[in-house]
Amino acid sequence: MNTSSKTDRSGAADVSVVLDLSAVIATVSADEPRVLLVDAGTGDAESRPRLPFGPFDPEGDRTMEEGLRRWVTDQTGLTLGFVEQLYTFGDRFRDPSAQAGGPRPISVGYVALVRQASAKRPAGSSWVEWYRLFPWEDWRTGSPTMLAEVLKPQLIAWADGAEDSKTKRMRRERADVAFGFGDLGWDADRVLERYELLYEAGLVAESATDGRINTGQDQIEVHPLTGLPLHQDHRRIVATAIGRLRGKIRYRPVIFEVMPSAFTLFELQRATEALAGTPLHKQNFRRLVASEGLVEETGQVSVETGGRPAKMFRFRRDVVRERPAPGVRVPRRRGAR
Amino acid sequence: MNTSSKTDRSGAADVSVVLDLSAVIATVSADEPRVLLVDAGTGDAESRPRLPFGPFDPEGDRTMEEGLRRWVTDQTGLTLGFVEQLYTFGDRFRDPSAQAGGPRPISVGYVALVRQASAKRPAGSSWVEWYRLFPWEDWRTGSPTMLAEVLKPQLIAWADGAEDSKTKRMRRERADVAFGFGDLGWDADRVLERYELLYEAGLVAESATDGRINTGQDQIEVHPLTGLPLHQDHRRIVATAIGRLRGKIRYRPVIFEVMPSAFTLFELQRATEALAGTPLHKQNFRRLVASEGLVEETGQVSVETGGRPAKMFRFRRDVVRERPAPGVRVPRRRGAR
DNA sequence: CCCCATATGCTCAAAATAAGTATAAGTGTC
DNA sequence: GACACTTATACTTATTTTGAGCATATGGGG
Repeated sequence: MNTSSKTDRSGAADVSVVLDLSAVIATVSADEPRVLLVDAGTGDAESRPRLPFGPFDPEGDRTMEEGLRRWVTDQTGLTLGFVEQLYTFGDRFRDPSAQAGGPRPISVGYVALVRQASAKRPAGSSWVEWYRLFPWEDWRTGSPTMLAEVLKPQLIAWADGAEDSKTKRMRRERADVAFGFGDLGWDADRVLERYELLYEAGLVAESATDGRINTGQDQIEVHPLTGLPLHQDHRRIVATAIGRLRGKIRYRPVIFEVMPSAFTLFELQRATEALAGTPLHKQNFRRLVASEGLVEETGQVSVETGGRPAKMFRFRRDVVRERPAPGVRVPRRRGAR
Repeated sequence: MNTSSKTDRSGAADVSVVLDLSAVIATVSADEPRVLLVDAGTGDAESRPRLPFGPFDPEGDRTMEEGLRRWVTDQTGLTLGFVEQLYTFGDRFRDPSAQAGGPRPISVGYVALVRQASAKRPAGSSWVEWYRLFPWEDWRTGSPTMLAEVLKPQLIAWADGAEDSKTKRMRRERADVAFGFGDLGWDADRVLERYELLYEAGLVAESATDGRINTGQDQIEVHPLTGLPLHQDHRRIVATAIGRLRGKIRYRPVIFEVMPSAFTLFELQRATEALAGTPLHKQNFRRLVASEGLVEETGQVSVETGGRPAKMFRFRRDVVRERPAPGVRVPRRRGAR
């Protein structure tokens, strides 16, 4: 057991590690969930869009979150609302085409939400609809066709392409669980699990060296529909963020972090559906949101609905003192079972 | 927006940061949840027990989790089952008595579970019941008396000791939410929130410089019942781990990571209660565990019960392919509301 | 055989959920 | 101004899930 004191704690770590703070800054605008990406543009392997990041200043920043807020404000002018540490990404070869050598890059990933209104576009970056990165995650209009037509057959091929039958079985089971092919339906929260499986199966561009990947048997062509690739492992970081947010909206009122101060219940529903990637039952949604005390009427109405004017609501802050897990009720699963 | 390439990503970070991997290794034995601590002994400020940690080797370790497993096995001989990254702790002055200077210590914290049987005691370390660190977290036999008698009055005093009324209100609300003083009951998952509040209020030894802390008004004496202090911010890391585990057992079958391969339902219940810190309704527990397909009978019985012999069960691995969120049903709240 | 302890099976009311039907209140068309 | 159309909102109903308790089973010890 290591009982060494602080003075000899430094191992190889202190000279060969580079630490930065990466941010998945998300919002919902025009009913679409979006993340802020830098240099989203051409999309060829050399200049893929990437997450914004900033240095961590061990001298200046009292906490890492403080450091993050500092450089985000400096660089983008955005005011972050909800901020939460996601995960620390430190796998070697985070860029699979990179070679060894040089200091090991470590990113402490954060997820942050900003309000639609404040979601201006900082120079050199853009708000990208996150379902362009993960087309299979958008179930708002039903099961995505590309899932059944592209992903599922390729995943099955990958599983069956395993050498021994044990690996085969394990791959099948993982695919079943992650994508809900078996008895169980689609679990919206398992975003990372699905992305990692696709990565392993060589179905997303990041895992391919040159658009193709050797799966042990055949070369599978990376299908162009498998979403926008990002720099290094950044798409993986976004997947982690989406999964976290989808879980979080259920028991914390984070959805209001992307809403304007007043909104209609249908707007709230749209935003929730955008994050959750799943359609919601309108009447039940409003009943629950109201009966749980998440919102209160402002007294005004919106006539921009096209039909009967909708009452405007605001977030009712007091709910956090009344409800154990104040969040919007979105069912965990849809589909089979 | 920072668009710099990898080569100039290194900021001030690469020379003045020390990265290590800390582990909250937990188990349940004799119906008590425990964490592995190094040098648990005298308990005076200079030699407080601490979490085991190890270096991260940027040259050798492909992933941080791999690095963690490596040194844990090397140092302790334990075989880790469930391992999950917790949080990366990088606040300055993680040791409040420390001064500035030297490289900034950053710990990537992990939580791991080991099986009771394998929970031998590595030299120089011991399995400490985690409720000795957090006496207020153990509600298995009802609301802890020290909560009402010690913590609550001191927290209220701290809140009311704030200068302006806004701070006062905010402190009261935070205490209400974290400890469930108001309408809402005790939310077992908010372990970290509670610890941080106690820390801010100067009620745990780590936040005191010399056993007393200046709260802006009076000096509040740190009560000896407020739990075993650990080295630096390690108790905070354990609090994070407990909160995470309590949440996790609800939707992932991690509880089985601490169980032997065969067990009675009551043993399973005891282990669940140990982690969750809350008593469970026996009949309902077994009904749910069985009807969700989490376990299956082994065919054997245990006569060590003292009464009617209990059937032995084993974890039914297939449940992960059948159930959306396979975990033990423990209610989120207890008490008021 | 009776008592005690624990295990296990079953009932029942209350609460939460899911999915619908019905009605209200605007806009635009003719 | 009647009518179609749109969206908002209220209410109903069946089903499932929970929470809590009662009853019975099955061992050991006197």
